[in-house]
Amino acid sequence: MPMMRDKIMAAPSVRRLPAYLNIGRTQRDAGEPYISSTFIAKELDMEPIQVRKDLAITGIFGRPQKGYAVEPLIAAIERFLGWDAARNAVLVGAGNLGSALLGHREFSAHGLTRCAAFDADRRKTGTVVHGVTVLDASCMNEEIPRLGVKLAVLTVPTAEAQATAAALVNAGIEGIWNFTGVKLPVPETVTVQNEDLSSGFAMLCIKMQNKKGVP
Amino acid sequence: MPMMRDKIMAAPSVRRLPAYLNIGRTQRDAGEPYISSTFIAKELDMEPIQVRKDLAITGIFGRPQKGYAVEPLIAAIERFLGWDAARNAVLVGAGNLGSALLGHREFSAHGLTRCAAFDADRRKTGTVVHGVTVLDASCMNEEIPRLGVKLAVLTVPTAEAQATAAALVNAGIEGIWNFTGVKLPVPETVTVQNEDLSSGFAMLCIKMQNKKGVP
DNA sequence: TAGATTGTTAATCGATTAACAATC
DNA sequence: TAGATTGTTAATCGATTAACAATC
Repeated sequence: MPMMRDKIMAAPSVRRLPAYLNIGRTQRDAGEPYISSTFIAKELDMEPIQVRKDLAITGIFGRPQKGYAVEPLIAAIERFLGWDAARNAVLVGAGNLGSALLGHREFSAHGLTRCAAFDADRRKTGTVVHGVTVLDASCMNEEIPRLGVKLAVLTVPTAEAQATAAALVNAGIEGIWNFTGVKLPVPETVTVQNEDLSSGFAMLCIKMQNKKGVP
Repeated sequence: MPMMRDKIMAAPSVRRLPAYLNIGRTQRDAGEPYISSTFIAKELDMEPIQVRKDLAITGIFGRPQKGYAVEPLIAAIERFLGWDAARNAVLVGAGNLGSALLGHREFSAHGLTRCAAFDADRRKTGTVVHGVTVLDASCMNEEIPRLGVKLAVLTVPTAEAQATAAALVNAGIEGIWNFTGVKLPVPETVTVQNEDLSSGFAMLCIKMQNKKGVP
């Protein structure tokens, strides 16, 4: 009889799913009907067992000898992450990083649609960045509920981070993808994902040092 | 007698150091001479013991009752990460994300100076993005050795990632900060740090789902 | 001094890896 | 069928947390 799997969600596994999704899509575009954990592992320099463990949390089952059917694999990951339905997000802080994220194509592939952008700088408001009009930050409280958006990408300068987050919560935002490097004081009902680019750079620096030390 | 500490470098610890550095700098600017693990932990929603363990890898020693002297703390982290000396980097792929990273101020604070940018698109070459001139990608092999740059930030489209990486290695690049989401086939002597923004977005989605499930 | 905070050693926790029967 | 690949259970590994003596 088939086993019922009720996997616990491990954060590292969740973080690896997008990579599997990308490979799955590539295989689909190549016309491959199946994809094995061995193949995915090789692509990503991992162990097959880890790929299988990770994929298990999505609820998908593979087939011995063949691997995973590509279409169901893609569907399972997308569904598990909630990427099967487009979701709207506003971008707050249309600076360098902000405008880049507005135009980043990969996010559209993950069901993330940016429907508005806000900035406090009057020189920016009214301009159109990557097809999205930049509105004045003071309109957030009015526009966000009107648009029904629940997700915000926060890329304002450090000094404005906390106040902006408070304003977002006030406007009904339920999830904040935080690129500011500042801890946001939000109620428990609001989800915050902190993204810290410098931590990756720190890793790169350390790895390069280690490589030099042991030639 | 003082103990000699020869700490093993744990990746999660390294990734957290930049956050401690930021807090340290803020404290310095506020004129505080000391900073305790308790304080840092509170700022970041962590346990003090973890902060102390992390800081230990930099070789710094704190003082009972007082904590860590702020200046030495900053110096120790910067030195450990190699952020005490400015290091040049080239940016390859002056698209959305690329140009954003060119202008991202935080990186300058971490000793990362972008000295050149390359792009294959003739409409971009010759333009100046955030003070950096965009050169034609075909000049990489000539310009990179001339500049003596060892570090590259890779933000080209997926399809060009592998070929560009090969060209970078050929030009003498030793470290690649890879934002393409594509596994780069580089020799062992070259360090690659893969940066995957979608993994953070995946985490945000899952955390929001979980919150809805348990209201 | 008393008390807050440190660094170390030990215990716990969680993620990764290994082993292997089940499967098509 | 034989063999490649799966999912599960168990073992290992590494990171986090706890306990506590040492310190200023």
